[in-house]
Amino acid sequence: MINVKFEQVMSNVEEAVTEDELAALLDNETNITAYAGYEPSGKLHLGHLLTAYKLMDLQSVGVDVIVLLADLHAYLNEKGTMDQIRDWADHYQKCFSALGLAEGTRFVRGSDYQLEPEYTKLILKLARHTTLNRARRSMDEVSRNAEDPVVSQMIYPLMQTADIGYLNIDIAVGGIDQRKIHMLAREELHSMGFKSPVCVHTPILLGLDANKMSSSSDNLIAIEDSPESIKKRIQSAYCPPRTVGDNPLLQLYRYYVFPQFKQVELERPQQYGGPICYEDFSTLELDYAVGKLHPLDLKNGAATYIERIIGPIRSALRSD
RNA sequence: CCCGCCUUAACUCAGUCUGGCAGAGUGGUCGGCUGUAGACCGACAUGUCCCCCGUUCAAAUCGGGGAGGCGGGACCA
Repeated sequence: MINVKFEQVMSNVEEAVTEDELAALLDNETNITAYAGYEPSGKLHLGHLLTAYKLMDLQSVGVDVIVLLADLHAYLNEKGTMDQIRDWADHYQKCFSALGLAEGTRFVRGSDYQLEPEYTKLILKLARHTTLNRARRSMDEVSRNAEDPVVSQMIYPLMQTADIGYLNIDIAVGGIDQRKIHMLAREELHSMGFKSPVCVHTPILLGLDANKMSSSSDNLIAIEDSPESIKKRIQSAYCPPRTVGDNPLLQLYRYYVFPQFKQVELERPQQYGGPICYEDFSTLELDYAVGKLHPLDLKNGAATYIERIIGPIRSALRSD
């Protein structure tokens, strides 16, 4: 029984820190609160969806969820002016509502509480306890312009730590790029009398060109992309035959298609063997590894199923 | 506060001394080869030369002023 919950939360995650604490939490506690924070800047894309799915997994096992629209974090991390970020935050809230999070999801805007005196005091206290090197290293995977960091980017991890304490978070969800900040939070919050969060980290997926996913290199699928755009992007994605490592197409199946569909049917010309059906990712992966499944068939199927995932989100967004 | 260096295509940078069509590599787009992509081959496009003022027939280049970044020095009762 416990294992069912635990396995659900652990599915497709890179790591949980720690698994024992997570299991104990799910086993013994009620009124558990999990959160993920997002910098409102740039289009929402499949990468964001991965942590959103994890929040939904948590909701499905009875955990309360907070989505933090981290507007001040975005500002500190040089993502735009306050005005631009406010607009993005409005948009993000609509997008997340369209994703299908459970009723009762709490949306919180960072600026709603991060300017309160008590919060500020907590930041200063954290600043007093954190070395510059530690703060800087914690931002390595998170900040743009890694050389020439600004002081605001050193405040960022302190605020993220304070958020977890302030919002009384039990489970912090984020990509594995958040790891060092979360480890800082676990350490500092504990010594300041707050709960240390259990951290659940999702993988950071490759972009469609097998390089690091980034909106600037345009190698990702945004939730607002048109069906045509999705198809075109997937068509041009990197996909070496019989290769399962660092294959962005297989990632789409593993992290998006199979978690959402029990049965995956791939169309295929009769000439190459006709339609083929899979019920789990590992079977598909194996067929691909041995060359039983051609990259183009993989791509055509991915385009169909990714559109089936994104289509409803797109229309929910439009009807709003 | 003082001194030195840097700022040119999406990125990394040549070019500045000695003024004369705005350059290379990487990346990008298109095509060829593949039942996909990549690789490979071929073609194409890059632009506020950080900003302002001046000198000049002509300024990325010279002069003056400014902005941003980097490094050092000084200050430290």
